[in-house]
Amino acid sequence: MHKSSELRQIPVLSFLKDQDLKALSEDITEAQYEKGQYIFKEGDPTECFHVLTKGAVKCVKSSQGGKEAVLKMLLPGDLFCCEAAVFDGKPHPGCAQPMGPVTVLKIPKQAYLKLLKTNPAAAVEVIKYLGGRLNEAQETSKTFALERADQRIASLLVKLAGRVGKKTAGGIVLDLKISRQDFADMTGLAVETTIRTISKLTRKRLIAKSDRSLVIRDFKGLKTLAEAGTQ
Amino acid sequence: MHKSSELRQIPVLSFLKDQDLKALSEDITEAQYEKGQYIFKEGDPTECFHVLTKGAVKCVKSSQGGKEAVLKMLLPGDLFCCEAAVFDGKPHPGCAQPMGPVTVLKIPKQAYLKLLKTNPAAAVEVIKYLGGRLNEAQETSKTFALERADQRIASLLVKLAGRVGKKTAGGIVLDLKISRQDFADMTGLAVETTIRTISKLTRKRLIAKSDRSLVIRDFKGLKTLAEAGTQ
DNA sequence: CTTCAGACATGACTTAGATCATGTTCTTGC
DNA sequence: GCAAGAACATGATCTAAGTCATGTCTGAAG
Repeated sequence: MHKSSELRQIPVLSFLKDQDLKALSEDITEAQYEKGQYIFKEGDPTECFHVLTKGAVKCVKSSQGGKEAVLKMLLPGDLFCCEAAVFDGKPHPGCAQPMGPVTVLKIPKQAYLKLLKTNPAAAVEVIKYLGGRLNEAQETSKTFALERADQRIASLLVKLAGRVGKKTAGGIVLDLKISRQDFADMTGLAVETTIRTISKLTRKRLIAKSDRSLVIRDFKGLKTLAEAGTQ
Repeated sequence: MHKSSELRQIPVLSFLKDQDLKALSEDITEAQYEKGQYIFKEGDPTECFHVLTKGAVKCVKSSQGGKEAVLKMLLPGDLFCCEAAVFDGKPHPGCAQPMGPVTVLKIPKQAYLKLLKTNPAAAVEVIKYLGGRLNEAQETSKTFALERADQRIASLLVKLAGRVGKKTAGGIVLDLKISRQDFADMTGLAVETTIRTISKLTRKRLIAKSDRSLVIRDFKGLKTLAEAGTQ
């Protein structure tokens, strides 16, 4: 159902041998979701690996108070639900919510695991991927533990710029529709604080709003703020 | 220099074939460190994997302000410095500091990587380990993003109880010498807040100090506090 | 035993950010 | 074009936790 050549583009599948990829493609199904739905919820059994091909997805954990923490925002090419859970048979530790219309590939757990076991190079690739995710997660922890509101927002913007930013004459364009609430959940701040902080950064000419997207006008300044936290 | 039988006890080495373990043992060296030293610092090149066999080590990231965030406390059996860095040839993303006298095994990166490439079962084991670490890191992020001081301390105590707690008549004994400063760095709080919070928990009879170690007197109560955050 | 430094403790004050309250501005369907 | 509900915005409090200041306890070194 999927062309091998398409699957080949996906980072976590790119290292597979042709024959393996072809065999795997038989088992892969595609699914669409809309904002408001859940791809999976906290506590659901882990049946497959997901690869995001279109749109954006947030991995969320929530507390009793109804507050949410966005652990990670996933973009096309990202593998998700590949944590310990999948390998241990434990349920999902958080939920995955589309941030708009999304397309995901579902790879049955068993088929993928079998491939890893017969393909050490693939396994090493997954190790690298997980290592990267772990580093990111630790970086996030550090941010939450040590940084102030404006630094958190600045850090997030810098991170997003690196992932999806498109350089233009006017600055780095972040063509994402992330609500202020999502920004808040990603930084562990209240919405109001998030809004105020973004306004402040706009007033300082570090960022701007253009059309529907956000533009980073002074990347260096933003990065300095994120790192040093002066002023 | 090391008996295979000893190495066999170490989780991340336990899955290796006899012959591989024996070959690897030739390359493994043991090292001792004291409090105040660094096993490695942020930015150092990643030359080997480390396995902690005795003592406790903290993985730390610090900000310009001199503040530290303890990303993870390592206990005997833990593999550390196994993040993306090692596989990518990137430098260490944080430093490793002994919390007292410690013993670590140093496994040269190349030798271990070679084993992983020829031993898929081993690689899958590392994937599981990393997955577990990733889950922990995300749990930590959530805690930092959403929980109050007393909940953070309670969460940490619950986590430590699961890792090193020894059940006795008087409660669960945590036989660790962690300073209040370390507690603070692990929870992202100020030392004073940490001290006050621990005092409060003691006054509430949830925990107590016995001899030199900390005892959890009411594990259920502590867990409730950590999770629900009522009162 | 004494001294001295570091860890622990507690009070007083300050502040960043949460919370509450009240607009305003998009945006989507009719 | 208009109505209605989001999402965005901003001001006015309130409070948890940070900061500063000071003091006690502990434990290792002479």
